[in-house]
Amino acid sequence: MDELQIEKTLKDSGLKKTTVRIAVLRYLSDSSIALSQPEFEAFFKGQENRVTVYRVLRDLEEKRLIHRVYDVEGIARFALCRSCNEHTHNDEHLHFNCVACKNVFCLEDVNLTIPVLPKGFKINMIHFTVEGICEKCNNNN
Amino acid sequence: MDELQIEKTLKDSGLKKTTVRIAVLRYLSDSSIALSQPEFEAFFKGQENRVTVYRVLRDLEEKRLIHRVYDVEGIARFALCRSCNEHTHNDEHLHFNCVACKNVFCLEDVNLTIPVLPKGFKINMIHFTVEGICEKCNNNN
DNA sequence: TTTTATTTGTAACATTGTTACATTTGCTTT
DNA sequence: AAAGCAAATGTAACAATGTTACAAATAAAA
Repeated sequence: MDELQIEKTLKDSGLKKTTVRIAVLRYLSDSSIALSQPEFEAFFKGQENRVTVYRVLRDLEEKRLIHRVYDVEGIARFALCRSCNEHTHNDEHLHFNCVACKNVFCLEDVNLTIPVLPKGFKINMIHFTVEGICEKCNNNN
Repeated sequence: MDELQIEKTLKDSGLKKTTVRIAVLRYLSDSSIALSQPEFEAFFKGQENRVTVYRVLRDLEEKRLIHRVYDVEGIARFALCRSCNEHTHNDEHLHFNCVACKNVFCLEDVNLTIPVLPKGFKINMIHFTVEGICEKCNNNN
């Protein structure tokens, strides 16, 4: 996303256009992987307040501009909702967690089969993560 | 599991038969849901040391007597590996996380379809969790 | 019974995340 | 352009979860 798109995204969501929000969205937009709190911390190098970053992430998630995924080690990671728009919200894509580089990728184009549950269980949402070796790490060995 | 089975399980795994390990295994064995650290804490009411419980859980997981699942809020929960034996290890069942009671159920009998990934991605393990309303909470509304 | 490696308890620490409150900032209205 | 106000931020303090180092206790083998 360019600067204008980011600003429009914020405006449309009803959130004010602030330095930290723009910075967080730009960082997520420029990243092809889901980012964790330590990565934000390192990226902002104390320029942006830790508490504020938590709040910005919480607010952006509430407005569904980003989504949160816990990786296989239980670490919260955040990614832009790229395939979402005002009509459809698609968090329910597969996440791939590489055991080598630890990165989490959103595989939005992978087809998923919704499992058939025993009687009485009602599904709201699915959280499917696959653990393995990503393309890059696979080629580097 | 009864006392004898628990002791045999520990012996077979090469772990010494200690008070805390037996207590943790009994608690997990008696539970139909995956248990979190605060639940262990409350259950043991300071009788067993917090650090020791963490270590016991870590060791039991390493020996694959129990497995860990992060729920949709990122909280680590532990469950007995009921359908595992010396020949097959089956952590790769569906977990159901109820948004009402917050409980996590192991649905070992639900059939899962392994997704087809883009070229280059190698699968080690799957982590599939479904979020929704469980049978009990569904009937209580 | 003695020995020894394993396990445990204690204390200290690191990380992640939240809350309360005062200050600042973005945006609307005049 | 300035004023006013709600929203957002920074700071400090706290809570929860998890780890590490080291000394003491204990299970199991000799």
